[in-house]
Parts: sequence; structure tokens; C-alpha cells
Amino acid sequence: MAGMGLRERKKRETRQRIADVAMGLFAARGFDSVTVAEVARAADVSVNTVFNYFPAKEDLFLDRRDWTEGRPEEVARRREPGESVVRAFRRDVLDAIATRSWRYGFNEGAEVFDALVRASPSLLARIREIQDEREEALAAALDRDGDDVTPRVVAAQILGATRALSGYAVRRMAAGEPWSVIEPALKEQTERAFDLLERGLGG
Amino acid sequence: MAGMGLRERKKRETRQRIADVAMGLFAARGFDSVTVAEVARAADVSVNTVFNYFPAKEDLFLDRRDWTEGRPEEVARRREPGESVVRAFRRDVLDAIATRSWRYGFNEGAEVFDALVRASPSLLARIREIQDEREEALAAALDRDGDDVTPRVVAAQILGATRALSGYAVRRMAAGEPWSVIEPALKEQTERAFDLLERGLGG
DNA sequence: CCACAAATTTGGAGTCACTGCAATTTGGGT
DNA sequence: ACCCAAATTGCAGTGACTCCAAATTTGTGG
Repeated sequence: MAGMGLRERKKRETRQRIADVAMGLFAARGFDSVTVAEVARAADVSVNTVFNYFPAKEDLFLDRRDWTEGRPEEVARRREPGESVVRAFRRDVLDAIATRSWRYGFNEGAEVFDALVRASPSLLARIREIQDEREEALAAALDRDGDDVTPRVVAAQILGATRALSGYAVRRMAAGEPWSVIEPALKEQTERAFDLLERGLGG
Repeated sequence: MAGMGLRERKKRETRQRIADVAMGLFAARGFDSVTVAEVARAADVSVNTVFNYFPAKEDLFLDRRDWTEGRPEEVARRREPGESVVRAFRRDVLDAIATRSWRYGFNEGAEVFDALVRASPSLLARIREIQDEREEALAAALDRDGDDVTPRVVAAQILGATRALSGYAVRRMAAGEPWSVIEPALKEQTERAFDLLERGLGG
């Protein structure tokens, strides 16, 4: 009863094994051309067990549990006193670049992940859904009164900028450029993007 | 051979009948609980014929042909000399409000459409896909050089703002408020949103 | 250690979107 | 009337996902 018995451990192991086996197959042959039945067979469980742990095939690739880190509401909420939301995100993105963090897709190998996603309509759809949820959550965190477009516009602007930056980084990584070349340019682009947000596009 | 024979006409009629019948069923019972087989039966064609005209079930609801009007690249491209892109969109949105245009979801009955879409995961996914394509197209239209995040950031900002405004309008329509009340508020929100884009969120 | 209850896993049958193909029907031109 | 090509159809899959009832496994109290 120390927090987990045999049962809990086995469940976690099974779940992990399924996810690992699935990722292996997806990496080798692409998401769409691997069937859930194949994953089940390779993980030595029944198809029903796969769906018991993962509500949909896409969750085998984009596990909902991995999406908890770096949530935008937290970035906004945990900003330093007196710091604007935009500044908080600028700092966060720059920090993510410096540490090659996963949360904005700056990590090594992000191009591979991205290529895999882009090759699959259903994975693309899932990514968009996640982005939408994040935008909604950020807008809600920024909301003070309620009936106003401002928080939603701000949320869309900030996350739009981060998406553009992720895309920029991934594109250059996919082109084979080394990180040492990409990093300074990416920093510059980040400053430029957030300057646009802070100072405006002009009339 | 005056541009169309019996054949062409029949094709158009069949396509239209399928689309109309489908919309009727969707409006009555929701998108997900109507099967393609039912649509086919009600339109008096085979299931294969439905898929012959519409590549996917979602296209019965969101016909790709209807999405040609009001494309953002055109708004950007057709702006007046010396006018900034943001100003062009501000004008376009304000014009859409004045005319209750369909292109930003300001038309009468947009709440119904919206509720139908929001109730269906697959329709939501399709809407997001369309939005993504539009953003991509706008960014491409703004692109001068190539390797720079600016056009993508700008595209994301502008379309983010229009999405927020559409949502605002639809929410108030769904709350049962008359257009005469919504319109002035919506105009004000539009000015506010575009002011944010032009002048920035501040540091 | 044993039985009993609860949680997991499984098999099987079914639904639904969508595909590919071969056969059939239909319209247009001669 | 006759032939070609396009449109329509039926049929037989495939693959994700659901529902349900029967096993199997695990934790617990006696």
C-alpha cells in the first residue's frame, strides 16, 4: 500500500510498453500506415486493451499526458511582478531556445517529429486541436471581466508568434543546418516577433 | 453545346440535391448522428455517388466551393495604394459587419451554424484545417523575401483577431441579443482589436 | 491458504467512413 | 439505331472505434 501495488505497476508498464512499441512502428513506417491491430500485436495485448489505455490512435503518438508541461496559462500566471504577458512569453521562448526545450519544438530531432506529424492528416488535426485548447486556456487566464475580445486577441497573437517561431526553427533544422547556426538567427527572429507584438504592426 | 448539355445539368442537380438533403438532415439531427448512407438514401443515390461528388462527409456540410469567397490573400492583395495590410483588414471586417457578411460569420443564423459545428469533432477539425490554410495563404501573400517569421506572425495576428471577433459576434447572437444591440458593440470591439494590432500590446 | 469481490483483459459482433473494382446504365454524337 | 465515354451502382473489403459478456488476474478478509 506504499502508493502502488502490483496492479498499478503492471498497468503503468503495459501502458508504457504499448506507447513505446507504437512509437517505434510509427517512426519506422509513418503513422497512417500502421494499424492499431499491429500495435496491439507487437505489444502483445488485444486491440481492446490498446483502446482501454488510449482513447484514440492519435493518443499513441501525442500522449495527452505529455502536453501538461509548459502550458501557456502557467507562463502567464507565473510571470514576475510588473512584467507584461508579452514580456513573460518573450523570456520563456528565449529560455526555451537556450535550453533547446521541447515545449516550443526547439529540441533536437524536432524536425523528425514534425515531418511525421505533417505526413498524417489525423495527427495534424490533433495538433490543431491541442493548439486551440491552449489558446482557449491562455485567453481564459488573461480574462478579467469576461465580455471582451481583448484576451482572445492577445492569446491568439502570442501563440501565433510562438507557432511561427517553432515553424521557423523546424524548417531550418529540416534543411540540415546545425543548431549553432540556427540559434542566433532564431533569437533574432524571436526578438523581432515579440517586438511586433509589443510595438504593433503600425497603421 | 452551349456550355452545357443534359449531362452537365444533371450532374449539377444531383450534387446540389445531395448537398441540400444532407444539410436538411444535419440541421435536424446534428452532423455526427446522420450517416452517409442515410443521406444517400434520402437523396435517392448510392453511397458511392455521394463520395463521387464529395471527397469526405465533412464536405457535405462545409462545401469546399463555398470557401472561395473572401479569401484573406485577396483582401491583402486588393488593398488601396498606401494602405497597410492591417488597415485593409480593419476595413474589410467593418464592411462585413455593416453588410452582415457571411465571410466572418456575421450573417443571420451564424449561431446555428456555429452550434452545429461545435457539436461535431470532425467538423471542428475541418474548420481548423481551413483556418490553417487561410493563414498559410495570407502569409505567403505577405511574403517578400522568404526566410523570415514576420509574414507568418502578421498573418497569425490578423486572422487571430478576426477569429476572436467572429466568436464574439456568434456568442452574443447565441445569447439571443438582437443585431441592433450587437452591431455597435461589435464595431467597437473591432476597433479595439485592430488598435491592438497596429499599436501593439505594449511592453 | 482460500474464497470472494473488484479490476483488467479479452473475444466477438457490429457500426461507420471510405476505397477499389467490375458491371451496368445513361447521355451525346454519328 | 449504334457506339463511346461518363456516371452510377453493387459488392467486397479495410480500419478505427464501441458495446457487451465471458474469462483472467489481483487485492483482501477470514
